[in-house]
Amino acid sequence: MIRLLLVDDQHLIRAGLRMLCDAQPDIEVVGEADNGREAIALAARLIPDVVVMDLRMPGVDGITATSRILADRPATRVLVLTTFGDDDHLYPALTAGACGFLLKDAPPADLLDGIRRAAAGDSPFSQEVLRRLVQRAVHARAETPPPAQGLTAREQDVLNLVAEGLSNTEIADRLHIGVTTVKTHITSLMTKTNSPNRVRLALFARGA
Amino acid sequence: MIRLLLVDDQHLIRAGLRMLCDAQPDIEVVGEADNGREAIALAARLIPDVVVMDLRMPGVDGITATSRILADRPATRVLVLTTFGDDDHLYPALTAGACGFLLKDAPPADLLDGIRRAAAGDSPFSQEVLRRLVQRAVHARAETPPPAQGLTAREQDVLNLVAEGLSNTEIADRLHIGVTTVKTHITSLMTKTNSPNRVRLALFARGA
DNA sequence: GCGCGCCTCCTCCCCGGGGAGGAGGCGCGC
DNA sequence: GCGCGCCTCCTCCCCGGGGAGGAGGCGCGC
Repeated sequence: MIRLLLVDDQHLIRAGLRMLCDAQPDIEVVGEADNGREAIALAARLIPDVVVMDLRMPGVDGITATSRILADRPATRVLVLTTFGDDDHLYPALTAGACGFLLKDAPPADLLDGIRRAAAGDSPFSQEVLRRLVQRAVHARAETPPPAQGLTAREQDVLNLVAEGLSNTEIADRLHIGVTTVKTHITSLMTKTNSPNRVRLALFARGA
Repeated sequence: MIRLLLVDDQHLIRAGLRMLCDAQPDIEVVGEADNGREAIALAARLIPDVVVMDLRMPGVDGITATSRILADRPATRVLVLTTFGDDDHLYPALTAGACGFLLKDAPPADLLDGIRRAAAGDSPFSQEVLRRLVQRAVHARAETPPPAQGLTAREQDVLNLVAEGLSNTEIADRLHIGVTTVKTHITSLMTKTNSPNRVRLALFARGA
């Protein structure tokens, strides 16, 4: 049973969502809030599995409520449900820790699917939003730095991630190799590029 | 009925996928290919709705096959299914036009779900992959750097030297202060600029 | 078959980086 | 005189970064 907290300042929307969810055997709406302040308080008291969170609300908004709720209980799945899918809503929400982002014009079946996937640890996004996320990620990837020479392919991989400011552990995870292997590559990179420390290595990678 | 083309060089995997899909009332496997060249030919002849595409294959690889198939029929949904989820597989696949990206260690139910969602116009991604995509998109968005406000004069001095790649001892010598003092400033800088490590701090200083 | 480079991972070891939690001196505005 | 922010430096502590010196597996060219 998924314990759900609904947060939206429009009563009608809460009512619709509640009716929809109450008809599901695996979802239980444990509370409703019509602003961020109340959402924070209710989340602390009711400990829901999933919070369906509106963004634009009077007083404390959904972004603030999201980060506060997650600061308190990081395991909570906050699923944003909003009318506005533009970047200025999307990215603050993701930075605040929202696990997914759905638009209110989605069909009811998608909402329910999203709630279930959020509860299962997945990250549901509306198609339109996901497309933009992927586009931006691909675009950002394309901007990654020009190569240096004399480095092996793997060393170049590691170097790029050092240049992004990742730790050895993060690099290991990203490349699916061991931390010791990362260290080996970095030792080799530092001698090859004549860098006395990691920051210099990062600067080298960026052509600085 | 979803018309599906399976592309994978490992016979065993094709067999497993076929068995899985044949058991579904709404999916029909219309063909199989064990390399990219054959995939391109079969896609042109069979006009599948969805292509489940492996990446590493002898001869023509999955990336090339994906872009060729989509150049021919853009409406085709190419869903990558691979063992390797790292960036060097992911981004080329997305650039080539893949609509989704699943890892082979996913449970069978997720595979079927992914095929159905791909057919429906959605973009299925493995959680791990999606997390990275979102991270990178958020990170790219953050390129518009949050203002560096609130630094004291001395913190700014230290920050400039960190950005040049100096060690704490070198910074201390340069500014004629103790190493512990340098550490104090750096700790303060890292919290103020929200940097998890020294490289990120240096990048922050450089507006990267 | 052999050597070679690359990639992977290992142990042993140590220092520098960084967090937590202080304290004292100074100049400033009120 | 008092509070305050800044700069300075301290201890205690620990982990991550990085050096030294290995090893095995793999694919490649010869």
